Amino acid sequence: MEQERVEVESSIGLAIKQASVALRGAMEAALRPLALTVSQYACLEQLGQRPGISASELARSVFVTRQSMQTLLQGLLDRGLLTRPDSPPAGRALPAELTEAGAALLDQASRVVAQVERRMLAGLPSGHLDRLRADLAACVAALVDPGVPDA
Amino acid sequence: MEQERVEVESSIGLAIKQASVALRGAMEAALRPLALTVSQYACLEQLGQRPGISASELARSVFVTRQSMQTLLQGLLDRGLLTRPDSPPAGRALPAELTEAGAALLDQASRVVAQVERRMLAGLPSGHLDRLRADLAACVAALVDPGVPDA
DNA sequence: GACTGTATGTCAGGATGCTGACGTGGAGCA
DNA sequence: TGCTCCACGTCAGCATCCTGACATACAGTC
Repeated sequence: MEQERVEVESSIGLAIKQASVALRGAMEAALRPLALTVSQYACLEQLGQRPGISASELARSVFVTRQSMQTLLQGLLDRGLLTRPDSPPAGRALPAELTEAGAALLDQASRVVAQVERRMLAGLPSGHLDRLRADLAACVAALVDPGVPDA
Repeated sequence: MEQERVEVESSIGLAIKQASVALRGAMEAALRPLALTVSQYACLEQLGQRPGISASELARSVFVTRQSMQTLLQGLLDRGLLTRPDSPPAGRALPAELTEAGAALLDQASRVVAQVERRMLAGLPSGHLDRLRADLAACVAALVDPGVPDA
């Protein structure tokens, strides 16, 4: 069987990367006034929706290693945006929760990010939203099929 | 006007990020036997299609800074995959070109990457391919609208 | 009770990519 | 000619995230 090479013009992979880079850039710019990186925002968002989860669990949600998450959490901790108990209530996991300040900042950040998303989707016919999400999900499912390491 | 917050379950941004991470991971794994990173492959692919372009131009094509591209090119240069003149033929740009070895490796890499793309698209109805690309392109266009810095 | 497996937090080191700044070469214009 | 503006290559410093390794705590089995 003859194997085809990549055609740059029609590569879906390139299109995904472009979208990802553009989105990340737009989010960084939007979050800069709040002194938050995209990773930090993602962290707060997850923490807002699933209070009390461990750093490792958080890391998996945000697609970074738990080592990176420790550094990330420390920064948010120093700013008083979240709290962690000094000693683990059970096992080794230290459940993190947003402080009042953290929840307030998350609220601002979430609105800013939602605005970016709306701007991105403005160029898209409204009906295409669900199908785009479905198509992307199908791609992810096909890729992670053989199982994800350390997740 | 009441501004909405992000809903994690329905966020297109998250879907794009997931797809991007999954794709990058799959490509890294596929390219590892060839001792190429995703960035290096992207660099070779561009160079194969546009021989003689400068490092700065290459950097823009691959979404990295020209500083990073210099490091990247040096690695490929040391492996004899491409050539650059010692002195600029005009202006300051040093046009890069693939060597025979570079072209051969690119050929292998391109097939491997195409295979990953096919695997990704296997879970997608065939007709959805073009519309997915179109939708992503529309998103990118809407985001980069105010102009891209240093590009 | 002892052992194994899994999950978490943590430390050390390195790879990668970025921002900022500088010098140089060419194009455009008065 | 002299000046300005821009693009390219390059150096230095820094941030981020990674891999690898280790100790600890719980659940399961025997």
